[in-house]
Amino acid sequence: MTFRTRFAPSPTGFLHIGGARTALYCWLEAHHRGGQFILRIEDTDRERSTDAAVQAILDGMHWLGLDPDEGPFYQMQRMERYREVAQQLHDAGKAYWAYESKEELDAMRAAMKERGEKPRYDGRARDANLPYRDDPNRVLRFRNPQAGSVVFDDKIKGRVEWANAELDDFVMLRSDGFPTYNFAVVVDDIDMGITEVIRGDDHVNNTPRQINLYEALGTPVPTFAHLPMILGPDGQKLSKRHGAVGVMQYREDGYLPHALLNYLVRLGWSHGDQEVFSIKEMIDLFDIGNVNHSAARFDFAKLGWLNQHYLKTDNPLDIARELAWHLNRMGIDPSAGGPCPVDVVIALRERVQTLKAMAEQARIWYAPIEAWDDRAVKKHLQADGAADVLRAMHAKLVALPAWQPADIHALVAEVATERGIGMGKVAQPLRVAMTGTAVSPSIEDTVYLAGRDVALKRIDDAIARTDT
RNA sequence: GUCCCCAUCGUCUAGAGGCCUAGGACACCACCCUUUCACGGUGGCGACCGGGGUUCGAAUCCCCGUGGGGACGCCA
Repeated sequence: MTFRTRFAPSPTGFLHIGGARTALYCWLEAHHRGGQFILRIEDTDRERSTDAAVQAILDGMHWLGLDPDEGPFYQMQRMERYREVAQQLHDAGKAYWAYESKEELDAMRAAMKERGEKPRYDGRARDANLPYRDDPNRVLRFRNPQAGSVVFDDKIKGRVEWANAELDDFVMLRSDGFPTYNFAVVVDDIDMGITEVIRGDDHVNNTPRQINLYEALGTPVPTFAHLPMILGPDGQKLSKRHGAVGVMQYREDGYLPHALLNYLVRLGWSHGDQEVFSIKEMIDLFDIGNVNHSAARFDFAKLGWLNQHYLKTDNPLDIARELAWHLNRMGIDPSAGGPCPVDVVIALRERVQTLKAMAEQARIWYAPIEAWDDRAVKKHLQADGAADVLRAMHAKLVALPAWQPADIHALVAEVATERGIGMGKVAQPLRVAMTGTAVSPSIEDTVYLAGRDVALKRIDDAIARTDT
């Protein structure tokens, strides 16, 4: 039997960071073992599932490069099958009809809680053997074993034991005829040949119920691996305030998919002291058995560091394509004029952590100066000798035969030497002239990227702002 | 309340009884480099939750406590 994992999100929202990591680990484990990764959309909750959410999940996974080998499969298209298996279980005496109303169930649980017990269905219809009846409260319940316990060997947590007495007869088929999660998952995992279930920690307590179902069905039980949760930076459950926004938001915020994947793979898993992993290395080295037992906090600082690492080391051509996407979002079309994005990437990649920040800093070469930093103007433009320096640079730049950074740098050095002043006295006024601020890449790159015409014009504008 | 799980620097983690005076990375601090901001380099700060065992020896094994998380739906 080949090794098969699956990622099974419910389309009730976007693909958030926790889901993305689960998908990544499933994907990695499947490929590491030479098996298949299956995507299944669990859309049986018709109230909350939306087509937009399905699309958001698909988009997010594709952006991350976590494409499935099979699927996506949709549970709503498998209704026949669930009813068939439900019938089979009922006929075998392993499921029964129950008709308690919501109020009755609530009262039952409230009473149990009152007594200090765990609230659950008390099995009052278990032995009644009620026939099928078209009743608004009709549900099919699983006849869970009452004695003994369920033991499973979690690939991450190790041995977990659960007393059957803790479990109740859960609903398999709701009154609307649709299957519940615990039932549909098992039927699907069996039909899809899933050999290893990798999912979030919040599902551990569903596992014993599901194992009992496998046993009632007489099918082999897959292995399980429950991932610890991802917490917000404050140690609290991840919320929208932290990182529980959709992964596509990370794209908009300027993160590279590979950086996010690399960050996620290290959140709960490690391989010695290694911090940076190519996708291939992740596949080669990942082992679900090495995943940590405890929850981890999400840390934007480290994500930013990794993102910059890839900004610096990936092929600038690829980064430039991403930068263009961000520039476009800002209303700038780099193909309509201005410097070559590849040059911009090389000039900026060591000074920003995100593509978004890179695009914002690149704006100065694609659009007019929007705002002047008063402090920078006062300090560098309205300083003694600034006007003279700018005029000299203007004259030399006009006469420069080739427009290259190295030549521009030579001119700056020349002006400084001629006047017996430091490079900073030349570079800073020029920088403010080019950008309106005192911060930018090296002065030669800053001037070069502006292009000769724009550079000369900006020097003229700046001279007008000097004191003289 | 009941059940389940977890516990090493601020954060992510290495550590499978002696290799630990507990290693790495991010963050932070200092210095160096320097035309700004960064990048880079060097150094620094900084942790085994507490208490009992087991053992010649425990961050590593066991028990208790404490703290944190999860679950208890006709949601997944």
